[in-house]
Formats: sequence, C-alpha cells, structure tokens
Amino acid sequence: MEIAGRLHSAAIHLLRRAAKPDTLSGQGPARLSALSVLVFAGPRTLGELAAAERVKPPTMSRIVAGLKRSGLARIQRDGKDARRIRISVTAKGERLLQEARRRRIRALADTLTGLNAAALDVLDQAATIIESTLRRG
Amino acid sequence: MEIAGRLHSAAIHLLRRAAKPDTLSGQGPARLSALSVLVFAGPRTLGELAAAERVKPPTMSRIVAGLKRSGLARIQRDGKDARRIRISVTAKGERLLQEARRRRIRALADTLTGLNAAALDVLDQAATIIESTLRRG
DNA sequence: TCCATTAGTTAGCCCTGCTAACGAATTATA
DNA sequence: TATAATTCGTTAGCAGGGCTAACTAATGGA
Repeated sequence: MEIAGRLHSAAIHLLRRAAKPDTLSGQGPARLSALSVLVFAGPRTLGELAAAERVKPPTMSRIVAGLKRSGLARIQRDGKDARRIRISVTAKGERLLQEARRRRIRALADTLTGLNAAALDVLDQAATIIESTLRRG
Repeated sequence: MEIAGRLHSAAIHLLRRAAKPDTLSGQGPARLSALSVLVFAGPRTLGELAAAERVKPPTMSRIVAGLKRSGLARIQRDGKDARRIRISVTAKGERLLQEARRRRIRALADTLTGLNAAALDVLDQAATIIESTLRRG
C-alpha cells in the first residue's frame, strides 16, 4: 500500500511535468497514445486498439476519426472480414509522433540529467515492470 | 533517452488504471484533485486553487461550481477583498476524498500484489528517484 | 435459412481543458 | 477626488476524451 501510494504520487507529478510539450503537437494525449501503439506495435483493428488503450470501442472510434481527419492514420478494409477495419499510421503520423516524443524526452532530460547509471537503470526496470504488470492485470 | 519515453507511457497507463475506482465517487479527477488541495493545504481562493492545479481560472471556476453543487465545498466572501472568494472543504467533501483516495491506492496495490520483493523494491526506488528529482528540477 | 454473435458507428450525456469577453472591485494616478 | 488601470472571478463557446444505449452490417452456427 505504501509503495502504491508513492508510485501514484510520482506518476502524477511526472506526467504534469511531461504533459506540457505534448500540447505543441496539436494533438491530445489520447491520440498521441493511440498513435504510439500504431507506430510501435504496427497496424491494428479498432477493437485491438481500444483494448490496448483500455477504452471502449466508441471512444477509440472517435480517436481514430480524429487521427484520420488530421492525416495521421489511414483506414483500410479487412479483406477477410468486412466488419473489421485496419488502422495504420501514415508517414505524417509517424513524423508527428517522433517529434512529440523527442520534445517529451528533452523536457524530461532536463530533470533526469544528473542521475547516475544505476538510478537510470532503476527507472528503466520500473517502466518495464509497470507495463508488463498492467498488461497482465 | 529511451527511458523517458517508456517512463511516460508507463505513468500514463498506471494512472489510467488507478483512475478507474475513482469513478465510484461520482466525481471526476479534476474535482478530486482540487478537493485534495483543500483538504491538505486548507481553504484557498479560486486563483490560488487554479495556480496549485496549474489550470486557468475559468476551468477552476467550473470545477468549484461542481464541488459546491455536490455539497463537497463551500464558498465564502472575503471580507477584505470582495472580489475574492474563499473556498473550503465540507465534512462531506473530506469524507469523500479520503474514501476515494483509499480506493485508488488499494486498486493500485492490488495490481502490484503478484510482484516479487525484488520488483517491488525497484518500484519503491523508482518512486523515490522520481520524486526527489522532480523536486529539485 | 434464420438467428445469435461480433465489429464498428452514431447519438447523446458529462467532465475538463482552453480563449475571449465581460462585470465588479480594488488600486494607482492624474 | 475622479478617473484609469489592474485584478478577480464568471460566462459563453469551442474541442477533446470518457461513458452507455442503440443501431447497422457482416459473420457463422444451428
């Protein structure tokens, strides 16, 4: 319980710090997050994207509509199952995500510089543990 | 540099998970966060609350209106400066906040229960590193 | 064939962020 | 002192992001 409380607090403060430069991309956090799934995990159906982001299909439907409207993702029909749609990132989308990511890294770099290799390793491991734990849960 | 991005992603997903039980309170995250400021830092004016939460005054104005409508906060006129309003938490508000906080931490703790001692130690250290680093930056 | 299931969309609700524009109160200044 | 500038908060209106309910279309099984 104690670790959970401190982790929660740390996550909140970390995100507040990191959220600022993301607004420069002109895209909200949900779109950037969905875009990063497409970039790092490849094309996905809407249901898969919704599950990965832990939101309901109608929510993801609107997020994807926004990405498409902004030219960051494209929609293709699935040949085998006409109910499914295949969502993939465009060159513009990949560029925008990488730029947003670079800005975010730079913002955090200012606060993370000064940490030694051991401390960075701890953060790296923590990120891995959190992601895998949440993926299982 | 890779670490910052992964940490950001982990924090997003962690908070998204922890936010789930908060919906049981019937209040959104912004209201709960503002309420916690009132509980732990005492009564504040609207401008002070907005600054503490890093949102603009119109946003905080609506959040406070919601808290008042739900009977979680009360508004008093400032005797010295009639432009200012003094916002304080009610007994109901304090009760609701503590319950929501307990639920949130518990939900997070539940997802961490499958982890071994070494993994928990990594998360503990990571929380410490993040908090102290952000406090300095 | 007919019907249940599945995938995605649409409509409509609420919350939360913003800017612009406003009214009221205070403070500074001519 | 009268007036102008500033400050505090609110209102209006926009967009994003979450949800449920209800719908269409396609699939697949009985």
